Formats: sequence, structure tokens, C-alpha cells
Amino acid sequence: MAASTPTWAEHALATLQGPGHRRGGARQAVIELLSHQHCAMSALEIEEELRRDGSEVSRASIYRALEQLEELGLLRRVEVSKGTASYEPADPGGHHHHHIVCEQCGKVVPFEDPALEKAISAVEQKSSMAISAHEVTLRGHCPTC
Amino acid sequence: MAASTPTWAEHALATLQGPGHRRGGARQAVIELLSHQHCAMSALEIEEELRRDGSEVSRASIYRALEQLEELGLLRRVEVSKGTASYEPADPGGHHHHHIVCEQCGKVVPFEDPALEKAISAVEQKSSMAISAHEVTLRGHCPTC
DNA sequence: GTTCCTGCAAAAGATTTGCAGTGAC
DNA sequence: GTCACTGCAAATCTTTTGCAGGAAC
Repeated sequence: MAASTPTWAEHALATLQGPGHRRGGARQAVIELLSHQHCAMSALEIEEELRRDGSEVSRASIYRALEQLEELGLLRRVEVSKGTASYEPADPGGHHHHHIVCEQCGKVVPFEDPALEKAISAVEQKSSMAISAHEVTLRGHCPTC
Repeated sequence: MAASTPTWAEHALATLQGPGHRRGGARQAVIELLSHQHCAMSALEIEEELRRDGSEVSRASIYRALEQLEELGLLRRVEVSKGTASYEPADPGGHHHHHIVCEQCGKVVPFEDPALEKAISAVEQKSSMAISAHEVTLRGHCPTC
């Protein structure tokens, strides 16, 4: 899938200019890393990757940054791997994709499908609950597995 | 939603008659409990419920039973609550539903929608991966929250 | 100066595993 | 008798939290 728009990091940092927020290195590193990502990453993957990049960040700070960014609507939380949350940049326009996960090797492939979105919208309309988000995960085996 | 078919427990126990399996009280209690359930339960909820019923079962045995039953295709694993897996009986015919979760109170409401299933089938056809399962989760707020 | 952000260490919660004993076949 | 199943305790893994120091505004 296309990488997230190049301005997502700017958008995130702009949102964090507001009152009640201050800049900080750890969160900035997380934003920076995620903005270059084409798909979801878990907190531990982020920690490892940042360490590899030389910008070591405390694990607690990563979790706190992710939680905060999700609450601000800047990140989308998805649960692809068994027992771990992953996060990916959320398009401000609401444009998003879903995931296919290989049960063998754990590989995650994004996909999008307008017809699927339409069907989900219809369900949301019919429901008595006010739906704010949805998540679709397909599981199977990739060609090489 | 309709409760799982009344013969699911029998089906599960029959499957476990095969070679390489033996009967055991802990697993049987888990099957018995889940067969009466209308929606997904987590391992810890199962433990608590069994204890309340007077049939105390070790937590490890519950996890082992759930893992095994899922591998046999008798249970469907869904991740509704944040950070915990839940399990529900899998209809042998493949008939299944999905879930709407209230982000406030955690309530889980099942739903099914043929149009949605059709849209997902279409995506599965188009994909280069061999899809064996899918999961849809809607999140929002229930009328009382 | 206020208070948000960060790191460290400890805690919490969910799940897995090693091992020895029990029970089904 | 063999091997699956069970319970207990310990270990593992992910995530959260308390606290003290440091940085942004």
C-alpha cells in the first residue's frame, strides 16, 4: 500500500503544539519512525528499531507516546499479532486500510476495498450503537508459506 | 444472536474421541461451559465462571484446552477486549458472526451481515494469500454509555 | 516556576512452560 | 504400561504505574 502521506508527521507535531503539550525527544522519535512506516508496528518493534537507529528510547515512553497519540486520533491501533498491539499512522481524512496476516510467518499485508467499506457502513447504520471505528483482519497463509 | 447449536459440545467431544486424545475433566468442563454461551469468553472469565459453578479448574488447563480446541477448529479466537483473547464455539458449518464492542463499558454485541460476508469473500478471492479465517470488530458506544 | 515529558525500576495482567502425579485406554 | 491430561509453581511477555529528575514554555 502507499506509504502514509509525507505530511503525517507534521500534522502530528502540529497537533501537539496545542496547549497542554510540550515537545519531547522520545515521542518525537516515535512519530518520526512511524511516519516512515508503510504498515503497523508494535511497541517492542518500535523500541528495537529506534535502538538500531541509535536513538534509544525508554520502553515506558514508547507506550506512553503510543497511548497518547492514539487518544488524539493520530494513530490507529490494530491487533494483528497474537497478544500484541500494533500502531500505524491514521490518515486525518479517515482513509484507511485493513490487514491480512500470515498465520505461519506473521507477515502483514495491507489491503483496501471500497465494497467492504460500504458493507461495513451499512452495518454501522443499522446498529443501535454509535460506531466510531472498525477493524477487519483476514488470516491465512502467504504464497511462500 | 442465536446460541450455538445445541450439539456443538457433542461435536467437540466426538472430535476428541480420535486417536491421540483422552478424556479429561478440565477440558470437558471448558467445553461444557462454552457450549452454553451465547458469546465469546476469555480464559479468566471461564476460570471464574467454572469456580462459581463449583467445578474448579486450573488456569493452565484452561489455557491448554482453549489452545487445543482452537487448533482443532472447534473454537474461534477473537480479540475484543484490549489485551485479552476470547473464545467462542465455532459452527462446523462455518456460520459465524462478528462483534461490536462498547469502548466505554466493554460490552460485546454480536451481529451478522450477509452483505458484509460477501464483500469479504470477494476480497479473499482477489488476494494472493489463502485466507482461512476473518474477523471484523466494530468499536463504539452503546446507547446507555 | 509550572507542569509536561522522560527514564528507571517495580508492578500488574495475561499467557506459557517445566515437572511430577493422576487417570484414561 | 503408555501416554494424554491435570495442577502447581515458576517463568515469560506485554503493558502499566510510581516516582524523581530534567526539559519546554
